[in-house]
Amino acid sequence: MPDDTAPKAPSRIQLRNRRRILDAALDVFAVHGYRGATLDQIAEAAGLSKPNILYYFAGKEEIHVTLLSQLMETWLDPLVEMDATGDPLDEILSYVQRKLDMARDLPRESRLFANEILQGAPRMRPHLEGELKSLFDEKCGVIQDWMNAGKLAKVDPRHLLFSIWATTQHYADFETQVQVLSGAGAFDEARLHLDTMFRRLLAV
Amino acid sequence: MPDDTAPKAPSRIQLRNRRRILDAALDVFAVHGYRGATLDQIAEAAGLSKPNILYYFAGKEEIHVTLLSQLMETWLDPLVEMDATGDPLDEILSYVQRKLDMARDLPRESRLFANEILQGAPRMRPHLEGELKSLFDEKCGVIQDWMNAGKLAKVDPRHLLFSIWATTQHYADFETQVQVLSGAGAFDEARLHLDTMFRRLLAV
DNA sequence: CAAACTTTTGACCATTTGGTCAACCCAACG
DNA sequence: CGTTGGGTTGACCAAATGGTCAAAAGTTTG
Repeated sequence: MPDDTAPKAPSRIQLRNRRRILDAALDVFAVHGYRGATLDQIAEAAGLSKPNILYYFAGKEEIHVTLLSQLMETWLDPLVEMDATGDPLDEILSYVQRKLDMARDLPRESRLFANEILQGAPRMRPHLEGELKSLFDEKCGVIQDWMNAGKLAKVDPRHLLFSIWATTQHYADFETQVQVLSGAGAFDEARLHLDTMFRRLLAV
Repeated sequence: MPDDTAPKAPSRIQLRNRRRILDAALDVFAVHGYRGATLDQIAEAAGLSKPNILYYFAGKEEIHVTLLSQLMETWLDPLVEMDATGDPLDEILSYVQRKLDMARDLPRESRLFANEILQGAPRMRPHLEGELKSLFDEKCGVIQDWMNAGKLAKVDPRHLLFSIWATTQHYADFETQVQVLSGAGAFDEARLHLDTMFRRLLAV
């Protein structure tokens, strides 16, 4: 006899359609932001009727919130992986590469995040002040320890992380501009450039 | 007898109200993007009625386009000032400082620009491909020459500029996040950090 | 001051938007 | 094969939105 207190497991159709909707919504929200996106656009992109969308999600806001929650995990993951017991310079430089990979492979997620922050994080602020802040403080401590131990050149760890986020996410969020100015292949060039930059900044 | 072919000079009221409208619109577009902004919000923020807004501008799009055109000049200005005959490292580092000043003093403009690029630059692409691209190519040439002359360490000039834009504009576009993680005073810390970073990257 | 203008607005309009609902479809199962 | 329950939708609604217009309110000027 299966669990009878929890809501029954979602069917295959539920799973497929919820995924479709979230995927379509990611496309739309990433480009137009929350207010600029419409349920009709999402429905069209998902290949479902608008009432059908509302059958799976209670409303526009719930779709957005669901996307943001899922995003938070993905977003923090590369930083979580940074290992206090590893080689400091390696750890930082491979963190940079992981972030750049994310910008290349998940540009929509990057833009969704950028939109939310640009708007003042109306729906994400609790996540920022909670999970992100504590992870941030923890890793800043690790980096500071590395610097105090003479394993890395000294800089402000907080602004080091800001610089890593800024430079990597730039290739997703400002892809249009990068494309216009620099054509394709920017990601491979960025890989080298960012490695050089943070190596020169941090090498002892 | 003054010029009678040109449209007559705008009155004092014209000037004042157009400025009010553009200022209000900048507030709204910077936060919500083009689609997410409404004429009612703009009218309210400007302290004018909606029909009155439409008396000064033909429509929502014209307000947006006007803002973007004005922005382009401001935006390019710090880079224009970079002087091929000056001291290379000084020129780059003071360019970084000017960009950071802009992020601090004109955050709304930075966010307006970010929104436009995030959306794929639907209204600004010609400006990017024209004015920005040619200025970008010119200055990349200057920087490359400096490097060839051994005045700066070698890096890809294009990605150097991307990194400068990314790191400075980050403090305007992601201000909410920076605030949450790092409190006030981030700009002064950023000043030092970015100077250190680009100095270590470029010093010979 | 009165004519001639610029500026402002209340009322209105068509379309879009987020959301509802009753009816309908359809596969699974007794 | 008929019932049952999850899944789907056309028709609809109220509010919001971009925009219009004629008339009113100010302002300038002969």
